[in-house]
Formats: sequence, C-alpha cells, structure tokens
Amino acid sequence: MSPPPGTAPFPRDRLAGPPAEAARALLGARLVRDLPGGPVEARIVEVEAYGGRDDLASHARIGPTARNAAMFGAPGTAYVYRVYGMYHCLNVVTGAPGQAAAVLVRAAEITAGEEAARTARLRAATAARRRLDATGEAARVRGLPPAALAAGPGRLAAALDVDGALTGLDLCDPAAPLRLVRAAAGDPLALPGARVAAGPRVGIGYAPEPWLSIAWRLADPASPAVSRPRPRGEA
DNA sequence: GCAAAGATTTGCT
DNA sequence: GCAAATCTTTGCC
Repeated sequence: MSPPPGTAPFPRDRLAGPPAEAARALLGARLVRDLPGGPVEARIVEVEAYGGRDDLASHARIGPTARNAAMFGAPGTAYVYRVYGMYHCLNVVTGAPGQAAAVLVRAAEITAGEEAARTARLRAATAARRRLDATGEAARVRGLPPAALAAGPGRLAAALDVDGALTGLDLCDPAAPLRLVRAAAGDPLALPGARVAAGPRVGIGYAPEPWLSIAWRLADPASPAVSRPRPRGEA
C-alpha cells in the first residue's frame, strides 16, 4: 500500500549525487522521529555538505575508523557522532557507497509533535547539566519558542532524541524510528528555482583552502530556525 | 599510555 | 565577545 499523503519516503537517488546537490535536496525535506510522547516531524532548513576522503574538513579525511564507519555505507545511512563531549550531530550519508560523503543536518523547524520535542530537549539538557543548574535549564527550555527547539545541530539532535545508537540506520526506510520524508506539497524550498542562502561551513577552522571557504552550508533564507551566524551568500 | 582537539551551546563579562 | 562544560577519538611517545 502507498504511504499517506505528504509522507512519501525520501527517494534515495536524490542523495546519490555530488555533495552540494544532495545537501540542496534535503532542504525542505522532513525528518520524522518516533518518540514515547508521539511522532515528531521536523522540516530541514539548514544543512552542510561534506565530501569524501578528499574533503579535508570531513571526518572521512582520515579514512575509515570505528567512529566514522557509517559514512562509508550507502546513501541514506545515518551517521551520528558526539561533539565536545556533550552533544550529538546527525548526518545523512550521500554519494556513492564507499565515497564517505555526508550532509550534516544543522537546523529544522518542528512542524508536529512540539511537546514531545520539547520534552526530549528538556531531558537532554537535564542529563548533560545534571551537576549544574538543572532547574534553571529546565525553565529555560520550557520557555523556548518553537523555532528555537531545533535551531542548531546539537539542539536538533536533542529535540529528536538522536544519539549514537541511531548510527547506521537507513533513513530512507519508511519503517525506521527516524526517517526522511519528502518535502510537503507546495513547500517553498521544493519549488523550482527556489533561492537558498549559502556560506562557508561552521567550525572547521582546522581545514585548509579550498575546503575552509567553499560555500557548502545551505539554508532557507526565510526560516527563523537557521542557526547563527546566518549564511549571507546566495546559491 | 598520555595529551590535545573537536562539524557546539550556554552563561558570564 | 570569551571561556567553560565534558568526553570520545585521534595522534604521537
């Protein structure tokens, strides 16, 4: 049977092309995450493309290791890693199998299941700061506007309860607990010729040129959920 | 076996 | 605007 309207699985072949092309295809697409409080749906509004072993800003630059093994899988595979000891980042593997290209999902708008997402953020914040001011943190998260719930890679992972356990998951599988679905009908980002903002990738100061400056960070210029600093270039 | 850095977020100055 | 929090992975001894 076919999926309900508006929840068509994301076509894997849209991820098989060059890094920036795959990244662009993911803008406007949605992530659906099954949580105890109900399903959370998030519209992707900011992404970063990473190449394969040749991209000196990519985790794949050092070749396959225990941590980045999922990057060398098929397009559509989830690659989740921990950063700075306290956050997780969600990537979608792209390109040909073994190419080790991926797209970092940096921000999304929660379009359904806001309360479940807020609860997940709350739980992550409380766990990460259990030795600090957990009550103040809780109050802060409760007061966050919806647009701030997934405005940044660490926040997005927290809001969708994404951690290393999901690495290797096939995000194109309609039955997966975290999955990709196509953009909603009429989504501005899915329209032909839609303009997107572009700029250099964030937090890769260790990389040499041209990787340092290449405009592989793409975002919805109209979304308040895009993380800062907002990319100012045009693609 | 040890030291350093990191695809981040938050709070304080 | 800057530094802390926190811990896994990586690189070098």
